[in-house]
Amino acid sequence: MNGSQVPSTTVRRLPSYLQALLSAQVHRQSVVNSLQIAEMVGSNAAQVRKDLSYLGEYGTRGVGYDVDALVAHLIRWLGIEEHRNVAIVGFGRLGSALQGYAGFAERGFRVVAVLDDDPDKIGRPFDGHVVQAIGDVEEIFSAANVDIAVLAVPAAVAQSVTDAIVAAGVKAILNFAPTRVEVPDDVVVRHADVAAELQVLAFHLSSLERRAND
Amino acid sequence: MNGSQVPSTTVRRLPSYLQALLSAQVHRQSVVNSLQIAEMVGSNAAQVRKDLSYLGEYGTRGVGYDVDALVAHLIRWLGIEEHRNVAIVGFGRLGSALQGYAGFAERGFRVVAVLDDDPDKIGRPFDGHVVQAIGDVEEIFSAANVDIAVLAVPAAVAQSVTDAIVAAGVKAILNFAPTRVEVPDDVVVRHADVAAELQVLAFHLSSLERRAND
DNA sequence: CTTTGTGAACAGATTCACAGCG
DNA sequence: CGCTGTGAATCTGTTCACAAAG
Repeated sequence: MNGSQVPSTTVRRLPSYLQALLSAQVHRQSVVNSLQIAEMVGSNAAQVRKDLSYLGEYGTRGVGYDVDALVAHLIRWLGIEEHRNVAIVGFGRLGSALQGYAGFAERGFRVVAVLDDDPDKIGRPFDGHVVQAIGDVEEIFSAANVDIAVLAVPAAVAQSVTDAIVAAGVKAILNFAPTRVEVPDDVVVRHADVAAELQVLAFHLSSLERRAND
Repeated sequence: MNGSQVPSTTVRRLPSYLQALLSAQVHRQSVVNSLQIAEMVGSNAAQVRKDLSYLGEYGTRGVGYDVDALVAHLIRWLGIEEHRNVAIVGFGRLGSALQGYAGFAERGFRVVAVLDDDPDKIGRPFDGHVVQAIGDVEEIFSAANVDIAVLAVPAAVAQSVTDAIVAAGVKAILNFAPTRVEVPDDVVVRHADVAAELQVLAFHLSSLERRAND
């Protein structure tokens, strides 16, 4: 009774397949097989074929996958045929770094709004827009048609800001705050905690060290 | 034949347990049970107990887990009893945002070096240090005793910079570039691709939209 | 009586291996 | 023939349910 028939592990890999195919496109390759894709993303051929088969039958037996066609299919599945509108909530160091990241456009996203609650930051210009007040989130989000909110605020206010974002109707949130946020069932949240990633790496380092001290 | 006996899924959850316990500490709670931890991190009691049991028997039956003791154990397992030394490689927007992130210290990390290859950036001061040349990575890393490198450079140079980092002896890399980097078996890499996270969210949005159009 | 720690059952994801198709 | 697509086998992770411990 899984809502989607595509396993979540597969979904997490789709972006890397798209990246690999785009780079094949740049190299003027018109067809790739599952093994070539696998090598590009660091996986194996069976995994790639199984993953792609969840989306449909896009390959040709004996040949492989047409690069342009598969790119188009992946873009459709990821729902980025049209650019998705992203709002950055929190214009601190991280928020402003994300706002200025040039790579979003070519990955299917457009930053259409930046919000903060600091009066000193509100009104500050970026790319022909200005930073707006978090208090006005509802009007801002519906005017700008925001699909995804990127949460780059301090942990202490993450939940209350999330509540406001959710009330404004956003269904997808990327949370950079080092804390869990509670949302209704129909809202998807992904967590991007840099320090947690470093801690996972630190665990591996200390495993190595433990093994060395035998 | 798994090197470590702790499942990788468990390792990824350990940072959230630590965060939950630290917040319990702040609330002056001296004991927590598995259900309370589960609620704080958005999991379930059985999962929490199983995960913690991989590390040892740190609970008391009929009571729960001593918060201070478990915090200490988690910190040991994560290998952050002493701060880990982090180098930021690439002093663009993201690199400088990460360099200035105040939260690292309390999560067990210290930024001990920042590197870039742009002559305009080399020599620029930060926190009493200065940005150094990527070309000098070997000397810089051994002098500063770097444990983890955070890669915040453009995709085009990610592999060559990685090769230099690895040659300098680093065994753990957090890669923000939207491309895979190849490393020897004894080096751990984690990938933090913001646009890929957004694409996963976009997939969920388009699933919702597909379901709505039935 | 409560809550851990853990085998056993279950669910989900990966890999194998080959039938099916171009 | 070569490579995809996919059932079946395997492996990994999660959940259940209860004996063991305080």
